[in-house]
Amino acid sequence: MKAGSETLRVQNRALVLSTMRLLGPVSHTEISEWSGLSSSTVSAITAELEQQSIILRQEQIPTAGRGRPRVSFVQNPDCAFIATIRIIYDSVQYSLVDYTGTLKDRFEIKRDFTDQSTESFIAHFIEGLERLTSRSNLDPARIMTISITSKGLVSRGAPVLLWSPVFDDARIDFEEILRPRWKVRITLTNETRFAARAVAEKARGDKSNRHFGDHATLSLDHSIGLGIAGDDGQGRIKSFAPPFGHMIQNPDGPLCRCGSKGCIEAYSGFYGILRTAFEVPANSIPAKFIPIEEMEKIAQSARQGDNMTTYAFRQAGEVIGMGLSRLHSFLGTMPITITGSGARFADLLLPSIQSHIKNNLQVRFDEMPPIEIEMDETDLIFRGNVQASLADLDQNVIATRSLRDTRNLG
Amino acid sequence: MKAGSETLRVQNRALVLSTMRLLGPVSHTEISEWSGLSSSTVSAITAELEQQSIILRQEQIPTAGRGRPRVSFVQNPDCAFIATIRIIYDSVQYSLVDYTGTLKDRFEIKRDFTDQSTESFIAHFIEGLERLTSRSNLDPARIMTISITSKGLVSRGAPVLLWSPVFDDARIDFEEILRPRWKVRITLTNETRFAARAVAEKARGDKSNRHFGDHATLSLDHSIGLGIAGDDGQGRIKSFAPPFGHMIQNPDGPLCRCGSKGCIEAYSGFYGILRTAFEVPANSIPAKFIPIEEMEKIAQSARQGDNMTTYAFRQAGEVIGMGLSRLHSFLGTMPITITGSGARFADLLLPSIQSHIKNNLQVRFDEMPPIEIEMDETDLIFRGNVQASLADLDQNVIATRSLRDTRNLG
DNA sequence: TTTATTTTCTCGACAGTCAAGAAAATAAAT
DNA sequence: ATTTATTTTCTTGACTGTCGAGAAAATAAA
Repeated sequence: MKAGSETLRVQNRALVLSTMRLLGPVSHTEISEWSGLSSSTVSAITAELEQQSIILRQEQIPTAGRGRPRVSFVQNPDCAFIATIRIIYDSVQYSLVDYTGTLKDRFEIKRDFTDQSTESFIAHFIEGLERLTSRSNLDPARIMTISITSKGLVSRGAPVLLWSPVFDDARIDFEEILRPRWKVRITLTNETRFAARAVAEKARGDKSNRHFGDHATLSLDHSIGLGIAGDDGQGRIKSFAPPFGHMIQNPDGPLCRCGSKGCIEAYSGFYGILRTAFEVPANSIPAKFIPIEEMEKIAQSARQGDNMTTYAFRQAGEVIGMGLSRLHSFLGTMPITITGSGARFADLLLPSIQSHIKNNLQVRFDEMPPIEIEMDETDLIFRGNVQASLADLDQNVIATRSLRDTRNLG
Repeated sequence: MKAGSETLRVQNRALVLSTMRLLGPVSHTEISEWSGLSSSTVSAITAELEQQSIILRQEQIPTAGRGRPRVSFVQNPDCAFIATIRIIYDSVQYSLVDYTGTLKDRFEIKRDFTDQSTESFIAHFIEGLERLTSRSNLDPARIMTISITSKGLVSRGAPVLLWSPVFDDARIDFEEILRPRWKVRITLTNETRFAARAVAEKARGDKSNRHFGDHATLSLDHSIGLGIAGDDGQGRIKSFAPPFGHMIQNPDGPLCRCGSKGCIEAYSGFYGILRTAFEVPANSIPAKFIPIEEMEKIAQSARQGDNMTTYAFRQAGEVIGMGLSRLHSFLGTMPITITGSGARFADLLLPSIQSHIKNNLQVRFDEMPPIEIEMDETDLIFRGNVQASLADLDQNVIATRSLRDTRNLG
């Protein structure tokens, strides 16, 4: 709010850092051109960042033309590390990433289904995190962010999992669990939010789109997720993930895993589609897990023109379509990307999805938003997580670091 | 994005101006305390603002205690004027407001129903605006903003009315209409958005709430409007108005004025309620206008226990409740204020509205948001408009004005 | 070896904020 | 009536950070 010279310094440092993230190895001149900062300011900032071992200078192969060759700057990989953890239904994936965004290590621990208690999960979780540093022989103090993703409803502000399809009713406070051992930033984020972020980052595309609108990313799976991401008007990317799958389509509808009736998920999640296809009563307890092969079989049958399975997919698409139509009403028309393991059934869902979007008043005055399919959800989530965590680190930790701070450290 | 000393200056000037808006007549010291700027900075800025005739100094009655008495600053009323115009179904209201926010003049021109063409409306509109300055003997050049409000769907970025219940299908571009004569800022805003802004501004309440969450304001009338406003994290208030009334509740539902079927408005707008109460077929053409007395009669009958009218109001409430439940899913739990001429029927609507909100997954993890009634919608809209227009003027015109600019002017 | 070209770095000017203390204006005390 | 205490406003010099201009560096072409 109030602006002083400190604000100025931090903001321009952050600008240089974000330029480097965007353009990759980048010279003095390129930073100046892209950011609009004068050459002298860039000099001052890069010199300081270099002295703080945040960036490294690379003499570059004198590629083309005459004149003094450019020297390019890159992030110092050892400057910081982040741990990204993805909690899935049957396993937890741990990844270690350095400051350049390079994956250094990754492993996956299968969930122990013989002991489904939350305590057991927590113990395994702490152990897994420990293993991530010990395997790489890395001082735990060098990890600056632990970024956890999960499906489900996440608290705002604090890393607390309020409700997830994985742990039924258990509320998990990761701050509480990890704080004793880890004095770092701990974040918990809905995984589809990160997928959306990665999609938006890609939409920035040719690296010259300073402003681009919101993008929605829909994850189809056993449950339904939605993430929305776009530029925040200041060069950063903002994102969020509403509990789309549990918006109520019809209060008298089929039973959902969350306990409510008629959620979007209860129609359009795998278990919802299966229930309709097999004409199981709508108030029967939802299946915990459905192998993708089972869904493929139903899809096969629908593609061959079977009535009931076709109806199941059409209904799923209609409910999603109405949900997306409401999204467009609330937040404006925006492109949609469909991902998740259910994306392979897009051919069966799209017609009914599109027809509902097309009817929307807002859409009628804009134009029909494009719908794209992105099969590799895992990759989207990981990339989104890394991008978001590094951007956060750059803006809120590295950029604010003063020269005096580093002197005192050394 | 890039920050220089100019950015610094503008931002701190804007901070001083917004502090004055918030606290009213305010002394040097108070500005410094509230804004966090040092005394010397405040001196420099107020001196400049004073020299530019943007603010005036008022010697104050030595009220309490000893010590040098405070001198307080106020906005110079003559510094700028804004015209606010509200387009209603049967009339247009013109108001002239000075830089302090004081209403200087107001009149209303009834709509000519014998000639319903858009051309006729435009001609009357230009004439009315002309009259606003001539009546006050004010040089038109001193008006800096023309802020128009209407119901309906408004274009983002440009002052274009895309669709409104008032002009059926006519698209009106106010920029195009007014630009030849008026070289000023022209804005067109959904009126409920301004109502929401006024509600949020009030929520800032005791003037020390730097951060306050979003607030939703629901306008019940012949049509249904929704506005959302909250702080943007930087001391400013952001707001928007989704086309809530035309979100589709049920694609096979009753006919709406917008041409679609099953919009929220088609159930819960006055004509929707009336249609249900009188068991008129759901696909009959909606009434253009319903006198409030007619609605009072139906409400009376419902309050006395009549079946069909009770059902009409309950259904209206349920559809609104489901819509608000979706709002809470998309944008988080937030307090709701109900206004508009239909607010007087809140007793009949609230039970079913609340029951749907209560069921929402998001709400279950937060807490039931308070619902308040605010009868005077006209006042909300006017205040919201003035606050928004003046804030915009302060931030984007006055704060950016340099000393050199004013010298060149004089 | 010189010249042209491109990039990086350096220096002085400039704008804006801030801390500290001077100046101003009043009430209370003597 | 004069002095003292108190509070507020204004002024001055130091500091931080950005910018423009031009110097210095490093290379290809002449």
